[in-house]
Amino acid sequence: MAEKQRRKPGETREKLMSAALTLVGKGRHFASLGIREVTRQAGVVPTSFYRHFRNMDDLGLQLVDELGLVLRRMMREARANVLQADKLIEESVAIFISHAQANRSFFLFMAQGLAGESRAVQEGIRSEMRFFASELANDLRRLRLVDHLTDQDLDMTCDLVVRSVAFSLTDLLGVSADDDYQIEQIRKRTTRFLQLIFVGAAHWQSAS
Amino acid sequence: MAEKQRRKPGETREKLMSAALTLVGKGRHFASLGIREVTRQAGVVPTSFYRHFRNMDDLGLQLVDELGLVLRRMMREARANVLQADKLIEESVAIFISHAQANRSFFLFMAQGLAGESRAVQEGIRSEMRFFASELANDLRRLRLVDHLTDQDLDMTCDLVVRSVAFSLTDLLGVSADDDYQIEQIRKRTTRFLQLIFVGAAHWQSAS
DNA sequence: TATCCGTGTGTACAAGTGTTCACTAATGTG
DNA sequence: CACATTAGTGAACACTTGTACACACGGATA
Repeated sequence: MAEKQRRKPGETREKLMSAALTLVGKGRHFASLGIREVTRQAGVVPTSFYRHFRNMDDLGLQLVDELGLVLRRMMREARANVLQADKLIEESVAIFISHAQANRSFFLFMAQGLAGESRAVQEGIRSEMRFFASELANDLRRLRLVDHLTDQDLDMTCDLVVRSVAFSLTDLLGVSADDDYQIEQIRKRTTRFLQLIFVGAAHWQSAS
Repeated sequence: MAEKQRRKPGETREKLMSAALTLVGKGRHFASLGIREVTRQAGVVPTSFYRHFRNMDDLGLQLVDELGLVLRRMMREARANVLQADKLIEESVAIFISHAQANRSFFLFMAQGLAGESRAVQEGIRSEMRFFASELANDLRRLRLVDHLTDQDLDMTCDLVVRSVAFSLTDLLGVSADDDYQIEQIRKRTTRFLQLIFVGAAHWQSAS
């Protein structure tokens, strides 16, 4: 029988979270996962689950927190690598897509959670997106590319940008990870979406 | 005991479909619904389910078909009511929101299905959205409001419009149905999104 | 009128579910 | 070293689940 082996603190917790992500990555929907299923995938006895989470919603919430870290890493990389303003959109989209590929399950979870079952998870993801949009607005303000926009209009623009990219996520996660042609199409389309939005922003007069 | 009562043909089928929608409307995620749960809600014995559907995915697919009808009705109403071009966006958004409210569960199902568990349902909804976007493009062409755009660029614009509206759906379905203030906020925001997009389209030069 | 078929019903069963409980080994704290 | 706490284990529970089967009724068809 499997003797109790003491693991590093928090190791089982991580195993449970990444087990859930693994199942999501295999095409399951988070809302349909059960405690036993997750613990089985994690190679842990069902009762262990309760040592770390109150229920599946709780696990979902903690996944949202980790998702926040992933997004922040992505932002940091984008800020470091996007140097020339004229390629800003192309490069940002490319970075986004490569991160989405590298953390497929995470982003899958995010896309599912937007219309998910748990109100709390939904609100968490939405809040991450708002944060992302506001950071984007700050960056754009700093670059002084959009000086003619009021703060409010800039916020709106960034909101729309983030939404469009998030929607592209569902395209991206729908195609298999090695279908380079399709991925390239999605990359191009997303880029053009953003260009269109920024053309709109450039000619926007806030006398709404 | 409940004697077998002969119903109108197809009645049980409809009861099952609307039972699933009801559960979705109550906050459940479609992917987490079970056969027994749906039949219970429909007031029907579990075995009856198999007379009409092979499994839950099958039911989902048939819901997508009905969703198509709902969308078409919405389009028809929009075409009939949007007369003056200058209020086109406002009125369309208003019609969309009122339909989304009137068919809350249906649209909830749609929002869930976009990142759902069944690839077939996912593809079905995506296809409905493509159809919607292409119809929108046709209408705009007919109105001759966007003559300077190539067909391809117009398609892209409409695609972005439909996506933005679909994303607003998740906002809308997140607030309670009688929170008029929030709904009004969403209506305004969605309207401005579309205005921004069309400003972009108006100044778009296709030398991409 | 006799027959068939679609559709509804009840029973049954094996497998899976969430959760509780008592037990135990390793760890950190005094 | 003694001890409380944490984090693992297995057994057990009361339910729920999907699905199969045999059966019954009513309308269409012959």
